[in-house]
Amino acid sequence: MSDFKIKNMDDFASVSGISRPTISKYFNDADSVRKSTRERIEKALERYDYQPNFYAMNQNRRLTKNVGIVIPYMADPHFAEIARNVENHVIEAGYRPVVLGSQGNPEQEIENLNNLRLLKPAGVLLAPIGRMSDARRIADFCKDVPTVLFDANIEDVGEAFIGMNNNQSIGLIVEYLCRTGEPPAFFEMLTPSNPNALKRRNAYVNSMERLGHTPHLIQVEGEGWDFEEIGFREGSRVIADRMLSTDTVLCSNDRLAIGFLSAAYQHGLRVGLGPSCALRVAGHDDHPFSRYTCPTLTTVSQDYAAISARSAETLFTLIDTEQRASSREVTLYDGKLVMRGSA
Amino acid sequence: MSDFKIKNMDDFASVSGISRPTISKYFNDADSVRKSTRERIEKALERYDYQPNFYAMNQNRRLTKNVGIVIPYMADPHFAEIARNVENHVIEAGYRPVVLGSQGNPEQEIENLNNLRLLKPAGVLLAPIGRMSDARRIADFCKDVPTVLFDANIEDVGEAFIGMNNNQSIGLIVEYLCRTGEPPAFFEMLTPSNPNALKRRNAYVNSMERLGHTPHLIQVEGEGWDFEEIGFREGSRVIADRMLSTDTVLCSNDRLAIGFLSAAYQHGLRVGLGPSCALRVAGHDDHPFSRYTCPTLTTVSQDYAAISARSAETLFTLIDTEQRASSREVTLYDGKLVMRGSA
DNA sequence: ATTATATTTTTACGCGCGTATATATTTTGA
DNA sequence: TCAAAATATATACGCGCGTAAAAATATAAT
Repeated sequence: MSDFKIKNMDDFASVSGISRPTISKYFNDADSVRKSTRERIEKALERYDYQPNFYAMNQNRRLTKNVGIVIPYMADPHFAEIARNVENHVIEAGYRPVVLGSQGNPEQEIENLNNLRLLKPAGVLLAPIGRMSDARRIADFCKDVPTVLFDANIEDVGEAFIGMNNNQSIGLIVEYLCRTGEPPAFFEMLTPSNPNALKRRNAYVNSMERLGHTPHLIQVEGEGWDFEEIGFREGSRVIADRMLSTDTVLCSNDRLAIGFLSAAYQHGLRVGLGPSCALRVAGHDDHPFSRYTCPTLTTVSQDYAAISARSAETLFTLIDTEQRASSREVTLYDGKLVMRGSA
Repeated sequence: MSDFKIKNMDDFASVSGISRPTISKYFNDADSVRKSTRERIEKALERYDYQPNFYAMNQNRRLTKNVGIVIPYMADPHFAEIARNVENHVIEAGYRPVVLGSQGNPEQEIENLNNLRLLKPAGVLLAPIGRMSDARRIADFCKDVPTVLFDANIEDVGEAFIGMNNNQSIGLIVEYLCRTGEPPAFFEMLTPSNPNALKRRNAYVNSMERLGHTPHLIQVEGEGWDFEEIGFREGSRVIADRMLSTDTVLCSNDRLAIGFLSAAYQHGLRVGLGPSCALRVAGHDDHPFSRYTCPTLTTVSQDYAAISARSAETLFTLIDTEQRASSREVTLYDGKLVMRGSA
C-alpha cells in the first residue's frame, strides 16, 4: 500500500490511470466495466487505500443499493436480534444496510425515515413503533420509497406486512396451559404501544372461550418501554393483593414475564411445573434472555428466520420489478411452543 | 403549512424572500443573523416544511456540530444505556449526536470511524471494543478528529480517557464479600475481549492478597459477546464438576453473573445470603437487568452519569479550545456497592 | 484487413449546500 | 441628519461524486 494520500475519486483515477467516469461506473457495479479494466482498477485498489465517499455518492444517484432498516428500539435485545437477522439478508443480496433505531419515539421514527430519504434508498424495511407511530407521515414516506413493514403492522401502510400469527401462537400456548393445568390469566399493559399486544389480547380471549373457560385479563398501568420494570412492579402488586384467580399467568410478552418472574421470586412464590410450585408463568416471543431466567421461561418463539427472510425477499422483489404491489400482501408466520421450566 | 413542495435551500430562499447565503448562515447558527431576519426565516419555517439536507450540509463545511458516539455493542443494554446518557449531554450542548454500534466487530468499528469522518465531526466519543480493536487505525483517526475514549481504554490513544476505577470497585466488593462470608472465587473469561476484565482480574488478586486470602480464579473458555450463554454453560460445568472451593462467586461482569445465576438455579442451588442458601453470587456493572434476576444481583454500579458527563465535557473543552490536550488525561470514577439479594 | 460493436475517454453539468468577496442595504450612534 | 458600522445580497466557486453525450479507442466478427 502506497503512502500517497488519495482524497477523492479524481486522485484515484489519476493513480490508476483510468478515467473518473469509468471508476464511478465500477463502484456502482463492478461488472459493468470490461474485465481487463476491472482488474486494473482492483489492482490499483490494492495499492491505494481508497473508497468513495458514501454520502457524496448518494447525492446525485438515481437509485442506490442502500436499504434502510428501522426498528422501534435498539436497546431491546429482541429487536436487536431481528435487526441483525434482516441485516444479513440485505448484505447477502448485495445491498447496503443502514440500521436505525427509533428509541420508542415516534418523532425519532419520522426523523429516521427523513434521514433515510436523503440516502435515496432502494427500499426500506420498517418495524414501526406501533400505535404511537405517525401513520400519516409514514404512509407519505411509503409513497416515495418502496417499504415493507414487519413485526408490527399499520393498516394499509407499506407494500406488504410480514409478521407473526398472534392468533395461532397465543392459541397454541393457551391450549397448552389449559391442557396441563389451570387456565391462564392474561397479564398485559392496559394501553400497550404495540399493536401485536392488542391482537394477543383478543386471541387470548377467543382461545379461552373456545376452550370453554372464562378469560381473565390483568391489565396493568405503565408507559414506555421499560417492560421488565412494569412486569416487576405490577406483578408484585398483583401478587401482594392476591388478585390472581388462577395459578397460571400468561404474559403478553417475555419482557413483562421476566419482570413478573422476578416479582414472584421476591414474594417467595416458586414458579414452575411440579406439585411444589405455586405458580406457572409463560411469555411470548422467545426473547434472547428467556433462556436465562429462573426458572427458564416457557414461551412461544417467533420464527425470526422466516420473518426476516420473507421481509427481505419481498422488498427485493419489489425493487427488482420496479412496480408497486397491486395488492398489499400480508404474511403471518406461526409460532412454536418453547417448553422450558416456568410452565 | 403550505403544500408547495420545497426541495432545497434555493426554493426556501425564494419563498422566504431571503438570500440563500443568509439562510445557510442561519442554519449554521441561528444567532449569527440579525434578529429581524431570524424572525422572518422562522416564520417561513412554520409555513413551509423545510430542513437542510444533512449530508450535503456536511460536505463542504469546515467544522460541523456533529459529534460521533461509537459503542462496542448496540444490543447490550449496558452500552445502550451509556449511549443514551452520553447522547443527552451532546444534545444539551447544542451538538448533533450520531450514534453507531460496532457489533463487537473491530472492522465495523473502523468502518464506523470512517463513516463518521465523512460527516466532518467536531469530535468523537469512542467506547472501543477493547483488546481486539485496531489500535493503530483508531490512533490514526484520533490524529484527524478530536476523540475522547470512554468505558474501555487503549493506551495513549485519544485525547483523554474516562472510565471507572476497577481497582477501587473490585476492592470494594471483594472486601464486602470477605467481611460477610467466605472469600470469593473470581469467575471470568480466560481471554476476555474487554481490557476492563483484565484490570478486574488483577484487582481481584490484589484485593484478596491484601486481605490475606488466596485468590481463586475460575477462567472459562468462550468467545464473542454472548456472555449470558458463557456464564450459563461454564457455570453449569463448574457447579457440576464441583470446581468451587468456596460458596461465594464474584463474576467479572453482570452478564456473566446472569448466566451463572441461571446455572445455579438449574442445579437446585439456592443463591443468596441466608443460612438456607448454598451460594453467593455477585457481579459488576449494575447492568439494567441485574435488578430483575432471581435473586436480584448484588453488584457494583458504574457511575454512568459521571462518566458520560465528564466524557462529554472533556470533548467540548477540546473542541472549544481548538487545541489538543498537552497531556493525555485519565479520569477514573469510583463504583458504588449495590447490595441486593444474591450476596 | 476491414467493418461493426462494445467500451472508454473527454467534456460538461448537476446534486444540495458551504463559503468567500465585492456590493448594496440597513441599522446605529453622535 | 449623516457618516460609520453591521448586516444582507449577488455572484461565483468549491465539496465529492453521478451522469449524459459526443468523440476516441479497443475488441469482436466477418
